[in-house]
Amino acid sequence: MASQQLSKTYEPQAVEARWGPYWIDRGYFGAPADSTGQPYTIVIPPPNVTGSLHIGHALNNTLQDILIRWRRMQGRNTLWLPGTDHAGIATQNVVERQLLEEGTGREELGRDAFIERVWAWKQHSGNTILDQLKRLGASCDWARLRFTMDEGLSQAVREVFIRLHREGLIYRGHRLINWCPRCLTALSDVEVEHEPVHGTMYHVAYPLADDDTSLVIATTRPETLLGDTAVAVHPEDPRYNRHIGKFIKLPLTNRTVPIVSDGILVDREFGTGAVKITPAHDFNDFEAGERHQLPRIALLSHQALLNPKALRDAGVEPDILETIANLPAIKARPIVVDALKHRSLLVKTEDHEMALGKCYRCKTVVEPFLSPQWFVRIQPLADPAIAAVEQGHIRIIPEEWSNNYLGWMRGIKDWCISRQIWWGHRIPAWYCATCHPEARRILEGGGSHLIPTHAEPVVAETTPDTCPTCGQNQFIQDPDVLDTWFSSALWPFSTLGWPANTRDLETYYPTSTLVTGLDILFFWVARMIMMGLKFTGKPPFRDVYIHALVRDAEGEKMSKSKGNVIDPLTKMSQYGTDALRFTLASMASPGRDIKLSENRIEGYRNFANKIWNAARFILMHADGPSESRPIADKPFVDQWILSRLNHVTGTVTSRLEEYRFDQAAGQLYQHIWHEYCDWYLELIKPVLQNGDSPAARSTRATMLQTFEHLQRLLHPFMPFLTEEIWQTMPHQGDSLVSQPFPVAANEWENPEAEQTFAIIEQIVTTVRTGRALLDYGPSKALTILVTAKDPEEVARLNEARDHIAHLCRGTVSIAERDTWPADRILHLAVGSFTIGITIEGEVDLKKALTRIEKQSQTKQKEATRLHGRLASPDFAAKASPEVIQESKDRLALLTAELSLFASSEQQLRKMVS
RNA sequence: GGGCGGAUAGCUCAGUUGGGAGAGCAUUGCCCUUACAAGGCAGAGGUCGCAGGUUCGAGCCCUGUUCCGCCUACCA
Repeated sequence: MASQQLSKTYEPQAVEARWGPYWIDRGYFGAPADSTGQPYTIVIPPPNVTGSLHIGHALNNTLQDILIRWRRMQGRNTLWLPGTDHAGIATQNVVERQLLEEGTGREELGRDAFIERVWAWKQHSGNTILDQLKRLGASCDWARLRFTMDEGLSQAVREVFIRLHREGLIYRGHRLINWCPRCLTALSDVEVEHEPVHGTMYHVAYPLADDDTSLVIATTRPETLLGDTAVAVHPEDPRYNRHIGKFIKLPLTNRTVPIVSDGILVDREFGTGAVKITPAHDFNDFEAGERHQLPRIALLSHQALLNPKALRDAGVEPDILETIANLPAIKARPIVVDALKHRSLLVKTEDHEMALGKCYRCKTVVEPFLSPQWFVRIQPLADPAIAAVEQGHIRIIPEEWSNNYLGWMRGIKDWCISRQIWWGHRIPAWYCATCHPEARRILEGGGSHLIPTHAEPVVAETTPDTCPTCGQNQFIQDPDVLDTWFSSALWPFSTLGWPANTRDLETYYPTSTLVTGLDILFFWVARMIMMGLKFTGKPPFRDVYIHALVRDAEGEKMSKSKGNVIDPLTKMSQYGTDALRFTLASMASPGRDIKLSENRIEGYRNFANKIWNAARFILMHADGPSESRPIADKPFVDQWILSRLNHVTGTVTSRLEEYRFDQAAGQLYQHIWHEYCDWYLELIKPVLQNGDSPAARSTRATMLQTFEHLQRLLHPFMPFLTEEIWQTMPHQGDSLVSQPFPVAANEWENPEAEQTFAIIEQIVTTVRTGRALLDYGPSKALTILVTAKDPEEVARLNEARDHIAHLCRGTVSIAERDTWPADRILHLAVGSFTIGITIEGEVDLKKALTRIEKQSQTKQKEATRLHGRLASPDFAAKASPEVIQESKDRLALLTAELSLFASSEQQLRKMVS
């Protein structure tokens, strides 16, 4: 029947093109609103709208899809909610690059036009990654697609902002923050990537104001000394503490600055033990400055250029000032160093390893920058989030990452949430133009972005009508937008309709599992937990499954600049989506990075093809009459495969429950290829040829039943292939997507059948080995003689006999040893059996002899070891009885085999000579 | 600086309470056996990073050490 339609090899492209749209168009992925099943929810980690599917996405979404398809088939009320993230800085950068190519820029366009332009870009290009996810087979409820800047989600953002502000958990502060001089915005601590660099440590002599000696300080940024407002020494440092309270003459300036005592900042062991304090350009110094009430001198502009006005205010000598004004700090450094050298103030320089902070979006070196920003007071939010994990309300899997999370949360600092960019959620704060002239200047287009913190805004959902202070009605909205991760933090509930108390929220929240990479544990996961607990009173998810980072075959992080990116879409076209999915699932071992190698994908492509051909075989033989009957009445092969299937079903299910995708996939691979195809399908071939026999009718039914069962088990991993096969099978029912996931049927368990199979397997393998070592071609006639003493064994052998004969291509005869021919026979050991293989015609016996000798030696070694162990009194006294018995049994077996080898060797020698 | 992870076959990796070292790919020999040569069958290949320790017994537990990777951090 259908067999003619199936091509000889699996052709994934056509299959994927067929079923991808089919599933979506017929609504198979939609969350069933009226389902009574227990809900199972996953919210997708929203990819950036600017994104294109990379291998990390492929892994992340494959794992989510496996979970979702599996739970859906289990009958759970399943929702996988998809969406994208507006990705403030990243997206703005993309559009700005476009504008640059067009010879314009965002400033020229103006804010409103620019934002319009970004929306247009999103409309046009923002769906790329969604289409790619669909190609991957992601079974999201696409009708519920969300975007972090949707009206609903934006309302959630405003609501959260206002409530946090009302509670004093959001505040403005004039602080040192991380500033990207290229993106021209503040960054949060986690948005700074630290990179080790080879720097230089400069030892600079600072002359004391009241005598001729000097204090030597060590610094890696000598140019910032122009902004020093103190020098610190340790209070208990005998070298320096007599200077505390005195002043030094700051080199290259006309200023004197005090020497202060600071036990926190100063590490006596490091550098010279004397530290310059530059509160406006270093986080430690900022804090030290607060402790000592020091002035802050900010030398740099927002583009990190030395500001002439600031330099003048800092008292920098005019000739120096002139040479460094408007230079980037890094360019000014050699000039400053040179000047110091000329005045013999540079004591020495030495190499110094240090970490440099870079912008995670554009890799520009970030500057500590003094500016007014919005912050979230994080401690009150972090405490419950720590407790939720500590008390097990949220499980982090693998558990080892919990410490990572807890450690970070315990040392967490306030979160800078304002960004000086345009694309994002505008901060819902309004400044009265009358009360705050700075705001008016912005309104009129002449002011800086940064409104000083003493200006008190009105925080509200919409523009206020009148100013509570002066009663005027002209307002300017805060120009900043929120950190992208602020809206992402609300994702699990904002996507379900919060702050409205929707039915979705009630049904699907808290979500079940969050699947994500370690790289956004702090960016995203931690913040979702904090916000979820704060605003819904519940943890946003039960389990957090953290998967590995995908690296290239050399273990390097993939990046465009390195050119080592493995493009999942290319691999999907090359090998099929299912092959890629299966590879990723197989390699998803916990706590380990994935080094993706192409030959693994190829191997699983072959696996898909194997299954495909098994399907062809089965369809080819599914024509005849079939008949289902009680298990007890089924032929042995049926009983055996059902027993194995029961086992693998249970294992796959429990491995999935433990998020062991690798082991679940491995079980399926092993079972389908080696047990099902290599043994079961081979075993039933002769049965099926006997077309209309009762055994054939039963086996035909079992064959179809088990194969369908396997398609259902495998479907979450390889949805396209299994659907294609499913649709070709002769059965009722629509898409495999909505079929029930198999449940282990323990009545299938059958130790008897498994034991009989073990006999078949052992004897067949041994005979084949015998053939191979005699170079005795597979089609040459062969008689296999087997002895068995135990009546139970004889019974089993009789049951196994035809199968053995078929798989060995020989005749099997059960006979006592003394009835065997004396000559031209190879003796082999198989567990408790002895078999003999008759040899006809000319064969290379020497080769066989060598092989047997070698095997004999290996066994002898093991026997000696076991013997020694059993002879040890300590072992007898201390090992458990089971272990002792095991060793004894093993040794007995080895001894029997060895004696057989000996007799085989003897026989062969006789024949050779 | 702190924390974590890794080192097992040529390559990529499993190895679940300590008790006969595994898989996939690659490789060797034989086989076009009527589902599959992207296949079948049978092999070869490892002193489990190094050094100690605990134990009757260690890939697994402990200590130290080397190399690699990641996270984190204010050492100027």
